[in-house]
Formats: sequence, structure tokens, C-alpha cells
Amino acid sequence: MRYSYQREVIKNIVCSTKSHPNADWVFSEAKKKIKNISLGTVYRNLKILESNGTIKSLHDSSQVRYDGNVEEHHHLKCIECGTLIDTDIRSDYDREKIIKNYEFEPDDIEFFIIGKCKKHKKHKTKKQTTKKNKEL
Amino acid sequence: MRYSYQREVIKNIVCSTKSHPNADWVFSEAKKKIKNISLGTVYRNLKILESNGTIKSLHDSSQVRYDGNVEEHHHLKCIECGTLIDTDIRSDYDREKIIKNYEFEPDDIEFFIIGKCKKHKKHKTKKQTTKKNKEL
DNA sequence: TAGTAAGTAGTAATGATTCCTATTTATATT
DNA sequence: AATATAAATAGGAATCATTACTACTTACTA
Repeated sequence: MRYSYQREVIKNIVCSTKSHPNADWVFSEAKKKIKNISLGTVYRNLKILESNGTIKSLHDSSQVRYDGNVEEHHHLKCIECGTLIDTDIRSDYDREKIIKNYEFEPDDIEFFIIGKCKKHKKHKTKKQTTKKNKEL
Repeated sequence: MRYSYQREVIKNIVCSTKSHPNADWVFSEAKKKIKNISLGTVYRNLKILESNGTIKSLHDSSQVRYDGNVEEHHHLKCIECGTLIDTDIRSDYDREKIIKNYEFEPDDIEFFIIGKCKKHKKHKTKKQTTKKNKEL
């Protein structure tokens, strides 16, 4: 594959944030470096970088988000604000069983815990419930 | 909520298939019963049925699919054809740890094993490799 | 049986993504 | 270094899933 400055910039943007950006955010960041970069270029290169294994894609409800952290890790997804939070949770499954029972060739997994982040959850956890809170 | 025949038909369509249909397929099935039903009605009612807990939604890369089976179960997703296959795999995580470490209120999980279904995988499993195959 | 608010049909609008094409550019070759 | 050429880009049009809008219809209430 031929070198492209645009691709280099896009890669660096995705790989230097933990914010799981979508194409549009990458586009507006890229414009800061390359004033006339086009949105199509951003989409094309994000796909290339993904098939490269340089970045990963996460399927949000209505859009694709990208992650520069390609180490296996999973996310918490807030139903209120859509925020994706990196976690260190592990998720194992019986790979051999899948191959045998479903004649399926597993390649990767996509695991989200859906719920409410600290900004949007209703109840405090027990740990946070202090005497003061109880008195209210 | 008021009764609606359209919603009833839509519910029955989703709940009587294992094909994880998208809105468009539900629409074309619904038209067989209600000739002038509108696509907007299908979308609106699918959302209502989901927030009801009557059906669940699955986020495909580019569209939303629905599942009338609301029992906890996960899916295999073929990267080649997009097919979703029901499985009996379990996926557990440490709920208390998530609550404590991330101040997150887990509500549900979304777990996909991504790979290739039997129609699209390249290699046969050991189980399927017979003497005959070896001789080819 | 009439009133009314919820639901619908039909269509326009939106938003994310892909496609198209003339132009530019990285790089291999002379 | 100059040239050829295939890959990549910019800019804009097209597509596809989904949502929004609005006048009309209908389930249910009093």
C-alpha cells in the first residue's frame, strides 16, 4: 500500500485518544492538520486501518466508532449518553464448542455491558451511601 | 397504551420467526396482513415493543435487527453474510465489580461472537475431515 | 354517542456512509 | 532528475436506514 499523509494523520488521531471517536469527529480533528481533507477520505482510511488491524471498530446503535486500542478489551455503553468506557473485564467462551456445535469459525468477540454511567444512573451504590445520605 | 391492530400484527411477526429481521422485512411481512400499513408505523411500534420488553434489538453494523426471543441468549455473527445465529453460550461478568470500579449500573449485555458461518468458513473442522477429504 | 387523545398513512427530511470522477501524488523506472 | 502510472484524494452527488411531520382515523372514556 502506498504511503498517504492523510492516512498517517487519521491513524494518529484515532490512536491518540481514548474517546472512541466516530468518523465525523476524526474528520474535524483531521481538518486541523489538513484544511481541505475530505470526509470520504476519512471514511476510506478508517476502513483500511481497520482491515489492517491498526484500529478496531465498535458498532454503536446508529454509527461506527473507532478504537485505537486493539488489545482485547470490552466496553460499558451508557444508554443515556452513548459513552463507551474501556474496561478490564474478560469474557471467555468455549471456542471449541462453538466450532463443533455450530460449525462456526470464531474470529473475534464484541462484548458490551449496557447500562447507565455514573452521570446518568439513578441510585448510588451501597459504598457511596453514607450516613448523611440516609438522613436526607 | 391504546390497543392497535398494527402493533399486534408487528409483534406476532417478530415473535414467530427466528430470523432476527430488520424493519424492512417486518414491513413487507406486515403488508401481507395490512395492505396499506406504513413503514413509519413499523419503526415506531418496533421501538415501543422493545421498550416494553416484548422484543429485543440487536445492532447490526448498518441496521437494527429485532429478536422475539427475550430470554438471555447470545449470537454468532457471520462477517461474510451478516447472519445471526442463536446460541446457548453463557457469558458472565462480575456485576459487583463493574458497579464498584466504574460506578456503572449494568442493565443488559450484548455479546456477539464474530466469525464465519458454515457456508463461509474456509477450513473444515477436524471432525469433518474424513479419509476421503485427505485423499483429494 | 360524542369527545379526545393516541395511533396511523403517506411523504418529506435527516444523518451516516458510500459512490463517482476529475485531479493530484507516491513511487518505480529510465 | 524527469517521466510514466497506478493509487489516493477532494468535492460533491447518491444511497440507505431511520425519524419527523401532519392531516386523518380510531380506540376508549364519560
